[in-house]
Amino acid sequence: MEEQKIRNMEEFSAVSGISRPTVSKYFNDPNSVRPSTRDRIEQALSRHDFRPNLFAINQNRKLTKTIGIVVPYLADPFFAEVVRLIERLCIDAGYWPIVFSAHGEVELENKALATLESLRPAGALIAPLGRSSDLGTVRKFTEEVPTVVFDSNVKVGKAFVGSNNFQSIPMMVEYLCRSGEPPCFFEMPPINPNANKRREAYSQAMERLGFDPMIFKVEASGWDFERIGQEEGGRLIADRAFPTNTVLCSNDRLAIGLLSAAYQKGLRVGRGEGCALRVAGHDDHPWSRFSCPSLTTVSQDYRAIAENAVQTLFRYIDASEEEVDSNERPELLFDGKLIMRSSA
Amino acid sequence: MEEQKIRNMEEFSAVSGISRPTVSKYFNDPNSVRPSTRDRIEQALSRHDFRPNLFAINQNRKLTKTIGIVVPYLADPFFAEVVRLIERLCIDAGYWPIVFSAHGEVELENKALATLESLRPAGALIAPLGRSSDLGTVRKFTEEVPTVVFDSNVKVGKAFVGSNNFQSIPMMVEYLCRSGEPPCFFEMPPINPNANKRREAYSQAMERLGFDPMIFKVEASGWDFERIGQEEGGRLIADRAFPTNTVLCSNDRLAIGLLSAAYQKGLRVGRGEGCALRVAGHDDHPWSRFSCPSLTTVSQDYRAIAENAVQTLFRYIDASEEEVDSNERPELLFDGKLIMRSSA
DNA sequence: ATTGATAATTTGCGCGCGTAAAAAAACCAT
DNA sequence: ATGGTTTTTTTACGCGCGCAAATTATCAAT
Repeated sequence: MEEQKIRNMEEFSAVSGISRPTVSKYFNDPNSVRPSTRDRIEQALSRHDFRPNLFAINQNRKLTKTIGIVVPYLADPFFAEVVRLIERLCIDAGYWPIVFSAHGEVELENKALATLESLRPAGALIAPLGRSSDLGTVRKFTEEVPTVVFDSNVKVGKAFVGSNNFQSIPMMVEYLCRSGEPPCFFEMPPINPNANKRREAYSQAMERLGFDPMIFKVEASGWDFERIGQEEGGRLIADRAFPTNTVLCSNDRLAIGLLSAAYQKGLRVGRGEGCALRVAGHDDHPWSRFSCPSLTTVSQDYRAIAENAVQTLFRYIDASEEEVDSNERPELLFDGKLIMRSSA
Repeated sequence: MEEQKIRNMEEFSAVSGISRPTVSKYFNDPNSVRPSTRDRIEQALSRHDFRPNLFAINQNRKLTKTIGIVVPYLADPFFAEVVRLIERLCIDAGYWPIVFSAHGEVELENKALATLESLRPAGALIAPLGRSSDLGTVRKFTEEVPTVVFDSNVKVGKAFVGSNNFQSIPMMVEYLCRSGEPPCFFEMPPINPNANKRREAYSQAMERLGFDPMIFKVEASGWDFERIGQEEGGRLIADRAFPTNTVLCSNDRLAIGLLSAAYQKGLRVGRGEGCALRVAGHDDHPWSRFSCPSLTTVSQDYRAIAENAVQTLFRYIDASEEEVDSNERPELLFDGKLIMRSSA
């Protein structure tokens, strides 16, 4: 480092002795210039340390390298983890991922989409809030920017990537039925399409096995599922409302709350003798293996979802000029795996 | 909505009948134009729905409205929550927060800082990785953009906002000592300055109370603290390594792992009779109230940290033109509260 | 040395907006 | 109507870069 600051590419091209357009080319792809000039640029770079202004880059590029990621609630470990994977994949592909969280609120989701749209991104990966989403706004967004929807299958965008609830839930129901009493289903008001599908899948699976579905839907709202699971689950336990000793929860966070409630009530959870309750979840959240007892659940294939969402989006971005066979909207569903732990 | 798309402010000013500079003024502050013209603009807006290009805005503004937020690991519930609060505060103040996670890796932290710098943000709120941070890079960043450091007190930037480990840890140690056996301290290799301070604070507090510090540092690395707590804590339990029945963990995530290990080993945790172990944490992570047993811990004042970090930054941004009394670097430390739950 | 292909340079325009200065218009109070 | 003030319009430039076309330099292979 020496001398004064480099303010723009013009000044940098001066000190490096390479013309500005060539420097520009280098920053877009270092391998697109001859090795000798690349060396000269990188030498100058090591002495002066300059980076092109991202705003100027993205304003002028025909197709931006920005990828928008919108999730309903980033503090949810599922989304935190998926976003982590998606970000990494985008970066490795030379894109610039930029994350928005709706924090569970429609207005913020709309605002995020608006902000994102004004960035003219190459594409977007969005997990809509779901039921509370402003569908018109979301649809209009997807008409402007190539979008792959994940997790919450709101019927917009080019494609959907998510997990196959109609495979995972029956798998769990069958396991629970053959290893003990048939499960009740514990849920809160459906916050997105997944919740609805899981309830449906549960009912179908139960009926197929000759049992009556037993659904316990508690009233609640918000994204603090653990609290809901604990408070409402605790109430159901106190009321001895569950007709069997087995509870399948709509998702892991609810299940973790229920485990907490059971523990506080002195109910032993697990599948061994002396256990009063079996609890199962769905998603295999990062914390589920550390609950007490560790949670038997169905894993969503985080990596598969992230990779396929990103790859699908890239395919649409690359193909956007040529074919536009946009009438079909593929849905990629990934099977879950039964994660046998101690709670059921 | 009608007619064709509005592509830029020029076209919008045409359909609204207001000159472009005035429209520009409106978007910077709707109240800076006469109510009548504001009405005309907003009418046109309701018919045509146009938003200025964010890249162009930020390229031209003297001082950007961008605020960079950099955290070491967004999937950590502590950071997820603090970021949520910070984002909201920035938005409400008319700024545009943009979040980066280092995902626990130095290269990504450096990259995030570089990317952020090329956005020429008005300011930044960063929680450095800590020990593994590339200090030179971080310092150089803070010399270019007004930065408030939070959580991890790396000695750079305009100010630091965090929690007062030398208040919170002694408070917990004293509580544990007067309510039962003196605590051992369970930690992993210090990932940031907090970890060091907590160990020190523990030692001092123990000595002050006339006990010998008993520190158990396990070898591990990475950000999956729960796993570390479970595996290494389980080993310590199996080896009967803890000389007392009380363990103070360096943070909640480690504690949750230890709780999990204790549960699996059949050790009853809590302060009642029949309990073989007491476990306490630090931070009051969002999930700590749902562990089994619920975790006794020290709360970090999330809201105070977020609010003060943001306010401090805004103060520096506003004052950056006038005074530059930059020689002092205030450290705002917030006291923790003892959160009495069931584990200790 | 000559050729042909590849890469680099020069030149110049454009992106969409902020912003400044000067002129014109609209408003307000007398 | 008058003058003074505030707001808007006009005009024009600049930000930092992408990108394209034409020209020139470089390099490997004959």
